[in-house]
Order: sequence, then C-alpha cells, then structure tokens
Amino acid sequence: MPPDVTRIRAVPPWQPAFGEETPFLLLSSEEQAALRHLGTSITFKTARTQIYAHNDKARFLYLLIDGVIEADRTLPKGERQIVAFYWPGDILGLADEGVYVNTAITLSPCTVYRFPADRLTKFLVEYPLIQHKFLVKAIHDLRNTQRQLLMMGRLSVLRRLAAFLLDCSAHEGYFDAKHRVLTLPMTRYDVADYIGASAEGVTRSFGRLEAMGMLHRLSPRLLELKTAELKAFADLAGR
Amino acid sequence: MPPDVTRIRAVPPWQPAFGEETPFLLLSSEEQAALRHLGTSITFKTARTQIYAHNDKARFLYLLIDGVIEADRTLPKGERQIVAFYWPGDILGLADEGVYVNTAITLSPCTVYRFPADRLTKFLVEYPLIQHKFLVKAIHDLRNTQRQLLMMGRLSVLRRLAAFLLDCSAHEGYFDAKHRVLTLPMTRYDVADYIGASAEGVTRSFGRLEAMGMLHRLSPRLLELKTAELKAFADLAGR
DNA sequence: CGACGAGTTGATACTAATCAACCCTTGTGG
DNA sequence: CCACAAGGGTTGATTAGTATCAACTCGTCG
Repeated sequence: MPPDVTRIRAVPPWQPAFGEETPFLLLSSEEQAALRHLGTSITFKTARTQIYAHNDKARFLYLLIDGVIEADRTLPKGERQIVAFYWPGDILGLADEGVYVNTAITLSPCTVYRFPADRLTKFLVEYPLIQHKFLVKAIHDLRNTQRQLLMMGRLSVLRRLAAFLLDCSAHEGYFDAKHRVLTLPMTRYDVADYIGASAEGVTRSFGRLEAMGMLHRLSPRLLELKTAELKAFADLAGR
Repeated sequence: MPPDVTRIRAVPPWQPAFGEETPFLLLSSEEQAALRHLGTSITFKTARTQIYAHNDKARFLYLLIDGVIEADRTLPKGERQIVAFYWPGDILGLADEGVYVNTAITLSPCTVYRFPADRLTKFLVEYPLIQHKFLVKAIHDLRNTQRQLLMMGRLSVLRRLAAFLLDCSAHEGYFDAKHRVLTLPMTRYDVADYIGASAEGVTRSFGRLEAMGMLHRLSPRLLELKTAELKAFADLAGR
C-alpha cells in the first residue's frame, strides 16, 4: 500500500477499457504535489475512532490512504444503516450544504489525507484534470451505490451476503488470492447494517453458505472463499 | 418548465446554503451556449420509449429538460429494480467503461439534451466551471442514492412509500402545492420496483396510508397528500 | 480469573411476497 | 357504436423469509 496520495480507486464511465488493468486512477507527480500542498496527512491509530459525525460542519474532504472506514446514518428510532465501506483510494466526507450527511468511523488503524472544504471548489476549478478525476470517482461511487440498491431491493439476505463477500475480495490487502482467504475488517453487526439484515441473520447466512460449500469459516473473520461458486450464486447479471 | 439547457437539479455539498432558494444550479448564458454547441436537443413523443439499454455502448450523456424517465436494472432471474427516477434538470446515462449500466425508459413525453460521450472529457476539462456543476450534480445524486439505500435497508414498505411520495412532491409540475395534489407519472409496478416491494404491496400500503388519514386517493395516480403527517411518519431524521 | 463484546443457536412472531381471482378503464376493430 | 382485449389496479388467502427475543458460548484483554 503506498503511504501517500498516489491513486484514487475508480473505473471511468466513458472510454472503453483503455488497456489499463488497475481499478485505480493514477495521479501524476504534479497532481500529487498540488494535492499534498492543499491537504495534510492524518493518522488514526485505533479502530472505532469517529472521523466526523452526521450534521457536523463539513470542514474536510478525505482521501483514504490506508485502512478501512465505515459511513453510516442512524434513524431517530435507532436503526443504523451503513451506506458505505471505504477502502484505500476511496474518497469520503459526503456533505449537503456544508454539513456531513453520514457518520464515519474507522474499522482499523487508518491514514488519510484531508483537504479543507472551503478551498476545494477554487482548487478543483484551477486544476481541471484533478477535478475530472474527482468527477470520475463520484460517478464510480454512484454506480456502486446503485448496485447496492439493486441488491437490497431484489436479493435475499443470503445472496446479498455472497455478493458482499465478493466485493470485499476485490480489495487486495484483505484478500489473499493465492489461498482464497478473505480477512473481514468488520463485525457481524457491521455487515448486517450494511446489507440490511440482522446480525443473527448474517451468522445464519454464513452457516448456510458454508453448508452449500461456497466458503469455509477458518474463524468468524477469516473466510476461505469459493469465488466462482459464489459469483454464480449471487448472480448479479450482465455485470 | 424552461424548454432549454438552463439549469441542473442539484444542491451543492459545500458552502452552507448561500442565500439561494432553488434546488437548481443555474447555468450562465456562456455555459448554456457552450453546452448547446456540444449537444443537441431530442424529443421522445410517447411514454414507455427506451432511450438506451443496459450494455449498450454509451454514446451519449443526457440532460433531461422536460418529462420523467426511469432507469432500471434487471437480474437474470427477471427481477427488476428501478434505481432512479429522473425529473427535469437531472442528468442520466450512467456508464461503466463505455457501457450503460442501466436501461432508461420514458414515463411521459420527454425532451432531453444529449452530449456525445467521446467529446465530454475534453469539453469538461476545457470548461472547469461546467465540470464543477457536473461534479456537484454527481455528488447530489450519490447522496440521494445513499438515502434511498437507507430507506431500503431500514424502513418498512409503508414508510418507504410515504418517503417516496414526499420525494415526488418536491417536483413542481407534478405537485400542486395549493391543493396538495400529487400526479404520479408512474404505475404501481414502477413504484414497487423502485421501493423494493410488490405491486400488490404498494396498493395495500396506499390503502393503509389512506386509512391512517395521511392521504386521499382521488384516482390511482392522483393523490391528495397530508405532507406534514407523512413527513412525521416516514421520519427520515436528522435533517 | 472474571468480564465484556462478538458470535452463535433456538423458538416465535410478523412483514410482505406470491398466487389467484376479479374489477375498472381505455383503446381498437368489427 | 358496441364488444372485446389488454393493461393497470385491487382484494383475499396462503406461505416464506427474516426479524426479534432470549439464552448461551467463545475468545480476548485487563
């Protein structure tokens, strides 16, 4: 994992697969310099640290360099929905009229780069190529959130979990492709609040997937995945 | 409704409510001229016309000027999920590596402006202020899709429907604020596929909301809303 | 060693999908 | 002009998927 501002996790909407293989937008050294000048690096040493809260004044936009972060919204009646997990290369700090719409909490030690929101518009207009990467990233996230919506609306808990595990396995550093072993950085409760289920339901679904031979639980957070079978089962179609 | 490229429906993420009241980004006359030069106006005369399909080559990005459009994805097993309804001022044509990820279909006669995707990146980089409006729009849509996700994950069908009706009532031209009458441009099936329910479930929920005195059905598509009560019931919290 | 949070398992209840039948409106062709 | 078809909409009976509640285990850390 590069310990600096070098890449943004996104695949572009236009231009059909331009030879590149990584799902990352790479920043030129000039762009990196400009961003380093605008922002500063921050480290959160422990898991379960709050980075910002729903309704806080949105002072910063964050680029996650290393670690995993969760963003959730909680209803008055207490139910929590995790609307996104952020992995290295992701951007977080979604706001509405100067106020964060979610609460963000680390799930592991994290290092981030943060940029002052009040200087962001001017900066992006001055660096149209960087702004374009931010636009591509926003579109990427929009696409993924729509996909998540599709899963929530039309898939059973079992299939949602299968699809979720596959999503996690896309992040190198958490999935050992050689041995097919996924290290989950989040709890059952987190998974449940993300896929719209109860923690008990998630446990039961793990059990059923294991019984179906699609994975093997080495420990609650260590899973050996049969990716091909899971893919066929989750069946998120077309792509 | 202005019959031209004058505004984009979005509220910005940063700058705390800068005096403006409309939920639209207004385009300067230079910006309008540039966009008119890049794109062309198209009219779809009938409802249920397909604009593009999932997996088609993404040749265009669309700005909806007038009418309502639905974007959906369908799983191999046949279940359809509508991931967005588009209203005047919205942008559609979400793609992934040059391929549309959804299928878009008109729900009424529509006029759109369409821009060639292959010239878009160059254009946006040349007009950073327009690009910034596109970025703000993408962030706006991301926020709304996350909100939809929250509803799907944590609300009952009844509350999802209440929240949906309130969303619809935000679009002047479809909601007569004076008499509190909403004109739904979509069928029960469309509503169901959007809020993640069955058509029968939607009908029943309409019945229950009416029994609770939160609305009155003048006809299946004409609803007199008690907005305050609906808001209190749906209870999307915080803000 | 004890405590606490994460994880698991079982019993029960409930939300909402499914299946089936039917009504109502609209548009079309004989 | 009327009959009929077709699609949207509604209603009822049944069933399936999951949440909820409760109890209990496991593992880790002070």
